[in-house]
Amino acid sequence: MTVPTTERGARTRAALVAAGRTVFERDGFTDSRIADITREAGCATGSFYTWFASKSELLSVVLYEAQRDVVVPRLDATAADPFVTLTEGHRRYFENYQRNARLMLVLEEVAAVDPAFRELRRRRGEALARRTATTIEKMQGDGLADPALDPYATARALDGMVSHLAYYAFVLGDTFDIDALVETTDRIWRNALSPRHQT
Amino acid sequence: MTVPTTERGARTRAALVAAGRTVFERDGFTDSRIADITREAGCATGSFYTWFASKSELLSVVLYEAQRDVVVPRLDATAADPFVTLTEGHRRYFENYQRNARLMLVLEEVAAVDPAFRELRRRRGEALARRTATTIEKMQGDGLADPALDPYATARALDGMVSHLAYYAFVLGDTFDIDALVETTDRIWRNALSPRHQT
Amino acid sequence: MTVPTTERGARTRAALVAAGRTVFERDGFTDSRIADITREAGCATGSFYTWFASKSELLSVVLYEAQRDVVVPRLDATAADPFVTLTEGHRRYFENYQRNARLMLVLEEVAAVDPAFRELRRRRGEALARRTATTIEKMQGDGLADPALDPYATARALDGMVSHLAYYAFVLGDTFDIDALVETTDRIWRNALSPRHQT
Amino acid sequence: MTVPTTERGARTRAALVAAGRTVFERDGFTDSRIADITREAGCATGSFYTWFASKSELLSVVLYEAQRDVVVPRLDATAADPFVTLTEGHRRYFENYQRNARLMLVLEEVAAVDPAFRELRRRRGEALARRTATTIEKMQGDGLADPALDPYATARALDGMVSHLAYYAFVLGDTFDIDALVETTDRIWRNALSPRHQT
DNA sequence: AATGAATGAGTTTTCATTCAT
DNA sequence: AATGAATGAAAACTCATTCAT
Repeated sequence: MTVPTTERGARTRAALVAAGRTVFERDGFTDSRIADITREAGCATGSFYTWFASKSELLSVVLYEAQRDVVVPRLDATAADPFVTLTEGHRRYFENYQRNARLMLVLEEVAAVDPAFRELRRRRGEALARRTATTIEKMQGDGLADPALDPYATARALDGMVSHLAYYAFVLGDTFDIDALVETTDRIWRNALSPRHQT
Repeated sequence: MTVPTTERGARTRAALVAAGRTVFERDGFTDSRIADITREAGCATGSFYTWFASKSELLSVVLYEAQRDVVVPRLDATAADPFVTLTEGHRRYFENYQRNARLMLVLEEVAAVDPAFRELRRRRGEALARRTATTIEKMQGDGLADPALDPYATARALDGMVSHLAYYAFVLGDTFDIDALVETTDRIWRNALSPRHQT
Repeated sequence: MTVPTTERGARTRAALVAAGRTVFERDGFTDSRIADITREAGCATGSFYTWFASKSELLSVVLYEAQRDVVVPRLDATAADPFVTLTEGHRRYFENYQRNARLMLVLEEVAAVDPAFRELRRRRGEALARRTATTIEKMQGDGLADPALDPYATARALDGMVSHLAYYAFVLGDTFDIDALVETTDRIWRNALSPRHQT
Repeated sequence: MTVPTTERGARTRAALVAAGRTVFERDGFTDSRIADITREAGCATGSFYTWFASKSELLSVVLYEAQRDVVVPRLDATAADPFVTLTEGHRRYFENYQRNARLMLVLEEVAAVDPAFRELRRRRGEALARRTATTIEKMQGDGLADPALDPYATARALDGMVSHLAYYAFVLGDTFDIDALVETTDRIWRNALSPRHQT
């Protein structure tokens, strides 16, 4: 992961990152070749190693760049209705997932193959859930959420539900549209979290 | 996927399937070698091809055999409490997932790489969700489920939540135990499905 | 090249020879598999080696059987017109070649690969030419053939011309029909052999 | 069939072509190994595939280079004696065939195995015959050739005779020398083509 | 005799990475 | 920095032949 000094170097490196994304999306990680990437980038095979130590390293960079603009949905415990921001968040999440669907598949692939990527994913999931859990706790304190729920486990479950829906919809090609996804997600979050009167 | 005629053939084939599972679990799909499998099975490399056309084909068989004893959780719309069978179903599902965790990772891997496996997964998910959806509809008719929910989308979401939890817990190694998983899942399903008084 | 004792053995062996011809014609020698032949013959792989020591050996038998009904054209030095029998001989030769065209290609193949087959072919060609040469000599003695011709070399040349025409016509798929082939061959033999007045 | 950019690449590629010829001549096509060729060329196995996609492709190049200096015998319809150039042409043809005899055998081999090479051969034969046919026609017009002959078929037959003789002589190892071959060929062409007084 | 499975040496081909220029 | 060729260790797969039943 060498950092370019010259203008020319920066250009080559950028071309390789862009080409990497293109090729990874088209062929997946395992089935992509360094030679394909350099051809796509319009440079010589050898030049790849001027900037990256391996295919994995390039993938890391590609994924990192792609995830910079990912918005994670969040509850807003301070709002009158804590769910309003969530709805919008989910919509953005689904839209983003759709845009990056092929890349998500690649992520799935390397997560399955490489423990390091797996650990990364676990950490990300954990961090996200922890934040949601905190909000749930606060909502429980305010009587806005079912006190019987384990905040962290619930957060995990609800987060997972969303990413799973996105995977089925945009990677596996299930047909339902984003509006329907958002609506369902929204309602289930509300139902699941809201305090029950019966039970 | 040739079928053995003789006793001896059956033995060799079975040894290869068992060895396949062992090796796939240990090394993953991409990183496993036919030679490792035959060594594990105690036969010659060539014998592999007597029974299977490729590594993929062996994996199909291994996965098929592993999934034969998978129990899928189901709601029971006819019971007084439709959720009781579900709780037990989820427990069994998690236990099973834990037992087959490494194999599930392999499944994830090939689903990411091979469109055929992906399609298989989509179909399985769809079939499962369709069944759950039918039950939800019935429950809605009986006033036992929130009529505002789209039955199919909800089924998808809840199913997905469960498998996602299992993945994080047993593949990525999140720490919480099965009891906690079952409890959380159970409560979220109840909350999500039950008709709301407010709203 | 074991000889069958039992009725059953004879049947299997015959089936293998027939299957061999079919498969060799379809796939050529190098690209044919013992397994294909036994499948075609409806017997087990192992049974092949009960009757033949190798694929080459089977081919020898197949070729031998096919060449049993080959008629070689010959001049008749005792006839008023020595060429009349020749015309008919050439016709039969071409007809036969056409029937066995695929097999001739296989013969070409093994002759190119295997010195033993090459030697066989050389011998056959030599024997045939020698016979023709004898007739030419007699014709020269009777003033019916150009005395300037080297009988053996001429025989070789004319024989070769015929087989070459057959190869181009029926193996390579040149379009001209047998009548035309016979006519041309006939006329060239006559012209080539007949004594010249000028020269 | 990649084209080298650098001097070094050109050297390696040329070495492979030379080595290919050596090995093909020694072992034939089917019985030659890529590894033998690269060893002979003094480079690594992988380097073969930098320049050629397959063994077939290398053979094409080898044959193409070998055929560049092949001289085809031709009649000269404008000369007083149309056969004088032919005699010299045949001599050169035989000499050349003798020099390339092993390669001709390889050509025979691939023509027998590979339809693409067969088609190539057919085309070449056709083109050559067509040219000879044109000359024969002209000779017929000038009263120099037997008008009863079908020019194209005759051309085919006479050409075939020559190549067949060469094959028997230099590939199968028939003993007669080039002088004898030329003389016989020459005389037969003359006899065959010249207008007959009787008939 | 027939069967059908087992064997394993032998080859092609791929491709990440290195290297000389 | 870039280039483009060289490298050679894999790995999959084939198939004639052998062998136990």
